Formats: sequence, structure tokens, C-alpha cells
Amino acid sequence: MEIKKIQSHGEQASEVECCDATIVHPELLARVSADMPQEEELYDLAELFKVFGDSTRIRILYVLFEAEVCVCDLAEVLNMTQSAISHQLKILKQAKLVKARRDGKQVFYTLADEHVRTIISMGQEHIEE
Amino acid sequence: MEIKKIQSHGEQASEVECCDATIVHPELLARVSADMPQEEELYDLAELFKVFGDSTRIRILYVLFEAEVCVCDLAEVLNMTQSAISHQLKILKQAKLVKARRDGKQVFYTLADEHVRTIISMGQEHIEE
DNA sequence: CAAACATATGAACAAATGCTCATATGTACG
DNA sequence: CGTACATATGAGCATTTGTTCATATGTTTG
Repeated sequence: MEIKKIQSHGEQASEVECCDATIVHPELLARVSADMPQEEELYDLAELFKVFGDSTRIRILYVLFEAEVCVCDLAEVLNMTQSAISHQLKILKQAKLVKARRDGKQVFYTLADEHVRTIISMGQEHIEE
Repeated sequence: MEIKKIQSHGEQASEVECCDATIVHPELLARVSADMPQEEELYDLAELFKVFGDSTRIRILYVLFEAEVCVCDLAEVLNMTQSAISHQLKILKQAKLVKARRDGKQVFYTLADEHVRTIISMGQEHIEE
């Protein structure tokens, strides 16, 4: 979990700092603080993208694009240990990117919503320039 | 940089592994390997999202949503050291999320394209459920 | 209930990450 | 050219992260 603190600086916006600061800052600061989400929302956003920022988890999501799959099949298809997959599924579930459904001994996972597909597509588009 | 290796397992898809594996696997494996991007593309995707996965970089991007800004102003607005901002800008630039333009002593940064805004919006939507 | 199987989870460890500090590079100007 | 200022960068360090290993939880079946 990211716990970076944003120190609220005692400086006034009118204080000289560098560059053509005294001219640009007041207006810029006003616009930024008007449109920048709250600190907590920024952390949540970063946390969400962090979840997409691991190739194992991306691979899991790609498999779930195709079908509802149990942990054990995921492990085999991706050629990883059941434990590793389970740990990653937990992270995906916490981020509400996947949902779990128990059926007897097995637990089947699916995408939580179509949002996931969209976000990954956007990423792909960017990469393909 | 992420350098996780995907071992190519010697097992055949028809070998028994677990669950109702012998039935499900062949078809699943076929579909997955048909639609799953190449290993390298998966890493690139993960690398891209990793860049969005830090609140400092997210905050930088939000400022750039508003205006073209020099390093020094970024540092002041976000209340961080010039060095920290510079390091993060380098990562953003490598990911082609921002562009730099030199004007005299200063270097001004802007968003590389509107893709960035879209990706962050998608993330926000997901968070707001 | 005991045994077998599927999944989850905690501890430990190596690798990656973000910041700080010192310093290098680049640019303008006297 | 030397000084001042804006930015970039390398090394070091503390924190975070992903995997493995051992083990716990949960479920079915005899």
C-alpha cells in the first residue's frame, strides 16, 4: 500500500521560488487545486493502475477474457504455481477486477466487469502507437 | 524493468493435472494461446501501467492536464524536490506519456497525447464504481 | 470422521522502486 | 570565460513487491 504523504507547505503562492514563478504560479496553483482530485482518490487511482502493472496479473486477465476459469487451470495454462496465482488473484479481487464463485472444491474466477477490457485495450492502443 | 520468464513447459495439454482438467484444457489452451498477445507485448503493457501506478506521477500528469509546465513549477506545485520530479519525468518520458521542450534554461513538459487523459479517466470511472 | 483434493494465506527472501543527496550537464549573461 | 540558474543523473537507502515454501482452510466422498 502506498503511503506517501503530501506535506502541506507553509509557503504562500506569492513567494518567489524560481523561473518566472511569481507570474505563473498563482493562476496555475488555482487551476491545479481546482481540478486535481483529492489526495485519497489519487492514491486509489495509483493503486488501481499498480494492479495492472504486473505481467502475471495481465496474463491472468487475458485468460479471463476467454472464459471463467478455476485457479488450478489458471496455474497450468500460465505455467505457474497454484500459490503464486492465488496470491495474485487476491490482489485482483481486492481491486474489484475479478469475481470469485465457489463450486464444490473449485473456485472459478471471472472478470468483474467490462471496464477491465477497456482499460487494457487503451493501454494496448498506446503501446501500438 | 520486469524480466519475468515464462517457462515453456514440456507437458502436453492432454496430460492430467487437476480438476476436470483433461476435458477443459485442450480447448481453453487453444483459445488462450490464440488471443493472448506475445510475451513481449504483455511486458510492455505491464510496464506502461506500472508508470501510472505511482501517485507522484499521477499528480504530475494531472498538472499537465491544465498546462505546459516547467520542472521547477511542477516541483513547487507538488511540493517535492526538483530531483524527485526530474526522476519521475524521465520515467514518464520513456513511456511516451509526456514530451519535453527546451526554452532557454527551462524545460517545459506537456502530455504526449490525449491517450493519457483517456486511460486515467477509465481508471477514475472504475474507482467510482 | 478421515482422507483426498482445491484453494488461501503467512513468513521469508530477492528484486524492483522512489526518494535524497551530491554532482554533472546545459544555457544565459555579464 | 566565469558565474548563476534550471534540469538531469548516479549512488545509496528504505520500502514495496512477487515468488516460493510450508501450512491452514474448505469441500467432497467413502
